[in-house]
Amino acid sequence: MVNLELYRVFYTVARCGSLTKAAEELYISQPAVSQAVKQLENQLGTSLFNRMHKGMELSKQGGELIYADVERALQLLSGVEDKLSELKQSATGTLRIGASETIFQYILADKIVAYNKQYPQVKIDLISDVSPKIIELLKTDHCDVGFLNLPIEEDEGIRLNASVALLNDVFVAGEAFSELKDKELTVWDLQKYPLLMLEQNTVARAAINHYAESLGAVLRPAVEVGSWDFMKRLVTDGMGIGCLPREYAQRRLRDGELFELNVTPAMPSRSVGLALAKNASMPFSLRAFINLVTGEPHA
Amino acid sequence: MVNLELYRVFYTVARCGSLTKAAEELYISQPAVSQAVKQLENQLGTSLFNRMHKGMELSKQGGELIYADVERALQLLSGVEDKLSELKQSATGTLRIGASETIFQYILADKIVAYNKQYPQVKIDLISDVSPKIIELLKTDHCDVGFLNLPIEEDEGIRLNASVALLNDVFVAGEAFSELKDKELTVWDLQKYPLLMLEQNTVARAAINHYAESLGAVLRPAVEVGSWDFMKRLVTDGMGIGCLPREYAQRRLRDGELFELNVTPAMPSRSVGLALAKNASMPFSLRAFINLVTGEPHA
DNA sequence: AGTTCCATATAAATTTCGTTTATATTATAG
DNA sequence: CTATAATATAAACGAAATTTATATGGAACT
Repeated sequence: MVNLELYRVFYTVARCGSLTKAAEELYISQPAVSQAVKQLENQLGTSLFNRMHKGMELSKQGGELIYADVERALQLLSGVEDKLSELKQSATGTLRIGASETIFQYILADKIVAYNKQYPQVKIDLISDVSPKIIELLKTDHCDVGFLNLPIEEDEGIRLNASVALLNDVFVAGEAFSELKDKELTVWDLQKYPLLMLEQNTVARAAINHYAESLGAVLRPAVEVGSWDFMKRLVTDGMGIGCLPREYAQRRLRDGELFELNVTPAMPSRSVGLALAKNASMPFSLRAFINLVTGEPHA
Repeated sequence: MVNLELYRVFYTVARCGSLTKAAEELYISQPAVSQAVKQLENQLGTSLFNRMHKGMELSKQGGELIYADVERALQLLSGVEDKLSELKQSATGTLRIGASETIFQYILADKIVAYNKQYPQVKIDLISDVSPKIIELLKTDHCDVGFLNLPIEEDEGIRLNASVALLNDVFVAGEAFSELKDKELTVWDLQKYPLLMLEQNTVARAAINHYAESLGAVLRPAVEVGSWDFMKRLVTDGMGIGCLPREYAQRRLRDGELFELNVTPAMPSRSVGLALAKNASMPFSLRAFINLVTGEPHA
């Protein structure tokens, strides 16, 4: 099997028509080129050049037969470098974003639209799944950037980036509970009402538990729902008091379909984090998206 | 500029999906492969593989983008080896034969027909020119094998191969000189008749001069002609006595249009030599032709 | 013809770079 | 929790490419 570097020398010599000129172009000495050519000829078992007094000329039965193929091969390999370098320098390729459906809808939607407007060349794949799955997708290179509800346990292989957005969990109710409007409430008061919460093993649910626990209380859901949308629907219909991020109910709060309870102390805000695979590369398209989302130029 | 050997490692690893297996295939150690991959990744500034617990997988934003191009390039370069190796092992390509028109006609014609019949795949270029020009064409790689009227001065850059055919110069005449039939003649007798010879600066003419000189005589042409064909025509028409290789007049001698004079001593025979460029390669097509012409298996 | 110039070829010393050996690390499977 | 199977790392080694110096050879010029 022939050392591929020899083909580069061959090609340069053929193009220059001279060992000396090729040596200059390759930034190596003339004897090095001379030896390389000879080595290639030996290994291929054929003479490739005619040695002329004025230089080197492709031989008809050797070099000339292979020149075009060698040229094409070297162009391809050089193109490979260009392709990867372009990926780092301009907005091309594909960007795969992973997040929960909710995060897409309430936090990323505007950003994604803006990004697409600025970089229409970049194909965007939106992968909607729960946080643990997103982490898995990041680590298996099925996703370039993920957005996760924090906190989440440390994971080797994931780089977590400071919070991208804050989620402020609040308790909300509909007209059926209008007597609670403007009342100052505590967690203990809430215990008397039917509560709607997201199902177990979610960050949101863990946040509620932790909140109540830190006050020495326990909050039990009357109803567990699978999605915020469904919770909002049920709470609006008067089924009980819901606990959800204010950001996810902005329209209904503004329109008065729901109102926010004045509970003291307020639940600590949670944050949405940006996660990257630890070993992943950082194409331009990804960097640009991160900048746009974090609002900051970013390494 | 990236060391092209690294692409071979990259490709093997990608194909094997494993550093270890690639190392076996490449007959080098696993760490060598590991380092080569890392080096390529560094030089390209991109991660190319996802390191899995079970092996290596092309990364979506790196290796996968370049794999096809690298594969194509390596196939081309591997094809280059095949192409040249095939040239040495089977009858393909082009064979460029140089000789004088006469040699083609009277010595090589049959051989070329036979060769073409046996190796129809080989394209044959016949280059007809005088011997010094043929030597030039051999040295400048415009011709693969040449046939020359010997003797010819030694030439660096040309390998002369023992004689391929003998040319026996004889004196011939037509009916106008029928009184000479069966007479025993010497060079002195010839001086009395009008002689037709080929023009100066030809091997044939030099042979006549040398022959006469060696006997202490001088033969001067009454007519100098530019080609054997023309000489035969004029001699047949009774213009004088011609001197030419018997081999070039076989038909007219057989048909009785010309007869051969019985001159003593006979002119020494000249030979036709096969010449190759000293540094030229020896593709199968060429070797086969030489074998056919010399009638012998041949290095 | 002789000399100079310009090209490639060759030889030996050196340095670089790839390779190996040995070991660490990590994750999955049993 | 150990065993296995993969990749990663580090240091020592060795082969191979490069350089320096020189040889060789032909063409052009005087």
